[in-house]
Amino acid sequence: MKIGELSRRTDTPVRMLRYYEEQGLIHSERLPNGYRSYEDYVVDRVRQVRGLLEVGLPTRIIKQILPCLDGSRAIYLPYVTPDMIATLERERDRMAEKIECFTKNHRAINDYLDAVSHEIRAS
DNA sequence: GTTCTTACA
DNA sequence: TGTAAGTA
Repeated sequence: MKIGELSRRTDTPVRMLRYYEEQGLIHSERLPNGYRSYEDYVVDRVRQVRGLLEVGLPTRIIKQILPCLDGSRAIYLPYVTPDMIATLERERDRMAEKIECFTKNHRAINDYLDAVSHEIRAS
């Protein structure tokens, strides 16, 4: 598929898709006319990259750990370095903190909504 | 009409 | 990240 379709399917700006490629996060081949051509699996790859980005991981870290998280559950032992493990543990802990924060705010908003709805029924 | 690269805000 | 320019 061409970049326009990948953009629609992943709801990602074309600009960002080219940027991800520049950062080595996704791969593409070229059509005779110079247009980028993507394999179907790239759709899931982009979604995963976006997910990691949303959690706050910088592209350089993503590029570094993507091989470990990519598609198949296979483990790439040859690429496991102490440095990589440390990075993953650090990011995992960061995510845990964010989850706590989200949970807390989710409760707060939920409680507020709950109180408001009761208020409306009472009035 | 779609995509490409480069460059600027 | 968005957008503009000039192409292919």
